[in-house]
Amino acid sequence: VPELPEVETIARGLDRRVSGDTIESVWIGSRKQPLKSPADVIALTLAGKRIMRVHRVGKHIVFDLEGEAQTGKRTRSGQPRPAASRQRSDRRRSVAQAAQWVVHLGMSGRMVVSEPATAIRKHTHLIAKLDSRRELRFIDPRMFGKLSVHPGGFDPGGVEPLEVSREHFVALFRGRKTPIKSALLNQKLLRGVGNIYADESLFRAGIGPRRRAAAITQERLGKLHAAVREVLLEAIALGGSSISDYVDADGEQGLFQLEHRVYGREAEPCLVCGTAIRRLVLAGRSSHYCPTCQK
DNA sequence: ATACCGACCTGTCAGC
DNA sequence: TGCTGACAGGTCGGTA
Repeated sequence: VPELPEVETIARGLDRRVSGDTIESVWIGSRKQPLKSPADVIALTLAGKRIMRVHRVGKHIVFDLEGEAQTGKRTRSGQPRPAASRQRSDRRRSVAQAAQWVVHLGMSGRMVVSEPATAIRKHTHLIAKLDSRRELRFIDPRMFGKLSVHPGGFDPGGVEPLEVSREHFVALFRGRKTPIKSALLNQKLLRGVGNIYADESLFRAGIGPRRRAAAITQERLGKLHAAVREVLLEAIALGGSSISDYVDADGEQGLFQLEHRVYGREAEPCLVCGTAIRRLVLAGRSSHYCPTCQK
């Protein structure tokens, strides 16, 4: 489902609904795929914690938790301490360092806030019961999503497309022979841009998806910088793109799919010049572009 | 070091 | 009706 605008929308919705609430207990299903941290570490880290804030980093939803941050840390001897002693000693340094719970939704993941009476959907992998009696549920049919906890800070690398300066943005692509579309999707460079917004940004900047990044002029890359910002900000304002089943934390659909100019429009006329939009497979992903407007 | 390509999963939809 | 294959908003590891 989610690229930067969808994750931003979901994170804002979650922040509004669960910030200040405390996680009372955690149930984790038996499927291991979505877990990047061991299940017991996730459960131990979340249980009893107050959610201070929910925000977005790249395509990740980040829950800032109040309290102990050293879960899973081993003693000098390398042996894990008993849970009881771990809790006691960690609570003392809880003020200094807060743990983060990080959720990546993958292709099909959802985080929803539900009333306890709401039926538990198939493919629910985690339920966090909150003090308010509501539940945070992580649902992910394809299991490409990832759940992890980070005692210290979480840093996935890459720069935020909405924060990076034009100069820094241009420098990201210097010397890269990879197609510009692949570079845009590389989360170690720019974090948060996915297939839809890469295609839409390249269209607005007039750049063909296969152009080698290093071969694009600085001026044109400057246009791309502006296009990426513009597309992401418009999409956030419209609550993201709902292609098949994406909904935000309140169950509302996004509207940006109505503004797509190339994505999902193969064979339809370009809205600028009328040429049929083409689709090609690049780095295993569908890429949509106008052969006339994009060079 | 860099860059494609399949693998990881389930669900849906078009075509036969 | 059902079967098959293509495809889906993402990332990772192996291989060239």
